[in-house]
Amino acid sequence: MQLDDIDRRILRELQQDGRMQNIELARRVGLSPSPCLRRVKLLEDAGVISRYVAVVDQAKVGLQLSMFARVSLTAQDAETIDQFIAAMKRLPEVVECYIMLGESDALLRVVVSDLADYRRFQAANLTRKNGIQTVKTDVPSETIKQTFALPL
Amino acid sequence: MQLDDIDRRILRELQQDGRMQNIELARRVGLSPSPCLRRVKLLEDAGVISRYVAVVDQAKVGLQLSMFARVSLTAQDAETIDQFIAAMKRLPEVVECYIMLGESDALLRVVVSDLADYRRFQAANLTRKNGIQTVKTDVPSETIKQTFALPL
DNA sequence: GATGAAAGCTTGTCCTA
DNA sequence: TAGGACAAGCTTTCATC
Repeated sequence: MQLDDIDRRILRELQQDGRMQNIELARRVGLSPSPCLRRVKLLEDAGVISRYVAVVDQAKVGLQLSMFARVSLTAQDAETIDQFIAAMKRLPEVVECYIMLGESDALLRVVVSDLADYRRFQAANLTRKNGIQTVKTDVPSETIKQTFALPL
Repeated sequence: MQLDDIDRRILRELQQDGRMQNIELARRVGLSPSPCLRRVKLLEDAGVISRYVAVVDQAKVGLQLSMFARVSLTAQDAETIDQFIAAMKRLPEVVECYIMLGESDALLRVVVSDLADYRRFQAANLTRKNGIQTVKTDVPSETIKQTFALPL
């Protein structure tokens, strides 16, 4: 799908406020409501806009900590990796998971309420049965920025 | 703010679909529309729901790569750190930024279209003038999971 | 927390450039 | 091919119980 300038403006606006009314959005991008809505629907149908979500404040629901886990797997064969991937997808505490080139095999961001909670999570889930050999955990002291808004 | 069970159910639903109609949301959590909307407004006003956003598919807008940059600063004094923080907030390519305990001083996730784009970004922005001494970059080969939905 | 009514938005159809 | 105007059917939202 080829995006033009108006499409990009629509995406920028909806990345800032996903509940913006179509009337307001149309005004901001300089269209009348009907063609504006038509473009939004096209962007949704093409999967450019994959979904709309509410962003919940981590601290306000008692989940103070994000932890980064650098994972080494027990092996690099397809079976081990697939087993690991399936396990990570299943765990709601794992909010980001990447298979990495280089030193570690994977990188996780894990959301927990405190250090005790993380220890419990690690002992229960970051284990051999999920294909994991070792875990090195990096601890952030402060979150400066956290967004899904892409630079368009 | 104290959350009860219905509040948590509301948050779970809206984390999945931030544009769910209030009528549908009310049905799912077992309330009639008015008290449901009242709860949503309270959650918004308290900042538990901080915002609503459209999630854009990185690949579909030509931003194929996320890169992780482990940053060491030139110094750890408040001035250097503040200068660094201000710079990271300003850069739209930096979608996540954490100040770290341990080996590196900060961890970034940077969204770019390709390796050449990243090299350009690094040369222009991850520099001494932003308080940065060295950068070690980790490259993901695959994104398994990426969500802001917290485990509630 | 539920009900009911007013106001406003979404969204489809048709028309025009 | 793409935007604009209009109308029907919703939802939201507020006052009241």
